Amino acid sequence: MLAAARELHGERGLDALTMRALAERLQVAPNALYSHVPNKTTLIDDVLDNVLGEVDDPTFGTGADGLHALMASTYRVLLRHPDLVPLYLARQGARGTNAQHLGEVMLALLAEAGVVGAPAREALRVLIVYTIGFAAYTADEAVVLSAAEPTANFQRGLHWLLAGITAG
Amino acid sequence: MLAAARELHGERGLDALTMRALAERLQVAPNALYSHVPNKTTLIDDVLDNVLGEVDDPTFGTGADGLHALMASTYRVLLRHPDLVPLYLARQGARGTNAQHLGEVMLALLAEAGVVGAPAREALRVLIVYTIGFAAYTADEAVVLSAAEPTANFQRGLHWLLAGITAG
DNA sequence: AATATAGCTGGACGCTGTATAGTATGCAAT
DNA sequence: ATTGCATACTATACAGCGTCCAGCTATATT
Repeated sequence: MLAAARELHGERGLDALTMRALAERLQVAPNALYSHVPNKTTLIDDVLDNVLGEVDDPTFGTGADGLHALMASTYRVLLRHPDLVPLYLARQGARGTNAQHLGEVMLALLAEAGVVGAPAREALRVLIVYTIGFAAYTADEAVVLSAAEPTANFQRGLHWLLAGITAG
Repeated sequence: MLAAARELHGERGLDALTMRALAERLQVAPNALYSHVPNKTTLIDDVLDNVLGEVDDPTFGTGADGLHALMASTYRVLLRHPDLVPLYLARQGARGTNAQHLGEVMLALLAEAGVVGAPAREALRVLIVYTIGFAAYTADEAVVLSAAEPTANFQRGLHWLLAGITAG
C-alpha cells in the first residue's frame, strides 16, 4: 500500500493522492484502506519517511566534507519530490526510522568534525532547516532550470554554514 | 474581507478559515465571496502578504547589522503565525507588495554591505530560505518554549550566513 | 469444530471549494 | 427622467473529499 501510494504520487502528484484514487489503484473500496492506516495524515507521514530512504549515506568524506555530501544528497532527493517538501517543514522534518537514521549519521559526522552536545543539536537543526528550506524555495525553479544554478547557490550557503559550525 | 479573513485565522486557525466560515462571519452567502476573490488560493496569498506588513523596517543599523535586524523581525512575525509558515515556502515566499518591499530593503542593505548583482540575489535567497525555513521548523517548539532557545539558535546560524555573505 | 481476527463491502455523513443562474442596488450616460 | 450596466448579492447545486458504521467472509488459532 505504501508502494502504491508512492507510485500514485510519482505518476500524478500529491493532489491526486486521495484515499479514493489509492483504493481504486488497489482495486478495493475506499474505506478498506482504514484497515491498514488510521488516517491519511499518517499515510503521508509514511510516504515522507520512505522518500528519505533514497538519501545516500556518504561512503567517503569525514566530518564537514561528509556532511556536505550528505546534505547535497538530501537536497537532490528533495528536489525530486517538489510537492512534498513543504510537508517536511510542516511536520518538522518527519520522525520515521529513515529520518531518525539520517539524524544519527549527521550527529556522527558532526562529532568527527569536533562538534558534540548542545552545539551539535543546534547545528543539526540549522542544516536540516537550510536544506529543506532551500529545496522548498527552489523546487519549481530547479525543475525548470535543470537544477544547476540553484544547486550551486545551495552549496555556497551550505559551505558558509559549515564553516560557521566547525569554527565553533 | 481581507481583514475578516485575518481575524478568523487569528482566532480559530488556518483549518477554520473556510469560505463558508468567512462568509458566515461577513453575514453573507458563501459564494458571494467570489465577487471579491477569484478563488481561495489567492485569498490566502493576500493574507500571507498582509502578514508580512507586520515586519519592521530596520530604522538603525546598516549593512549586515541591518540585515540581521530585518531577518530577526521577520522571524518573529512568522513565529506569530506558525500555521502559515509552510505556505510561504510552498509559494516561494509570496509575491505581493509587502514581500516585494522587503526584498528591496534587503537588496539595499546588501548593497550597503558591498554585495550587489548576482551574489546579492543569491544572498537574498539564502537569507529568505533560512529565515522561513527556521520559522517553519521551530514553529511548534518556539510557541511552547517561549521562543528564547530557538531564537538564539536562529540568530547563530544567521550570523554564520551573514559572515559568509559579506566575506564574498 | 468453535472462535477470533483481519480484511473487505455497501452505504452514508458532513464537510469542502466552486459553478450557474437569477435578483436587487446604485451610478452613468442619454 | 429613464435607460443601461456593473457590482454585489441570493438560492441551489455539483462533485469531490476524509472518514465512520454495520455487516460479511475467509483465514488462522485454540
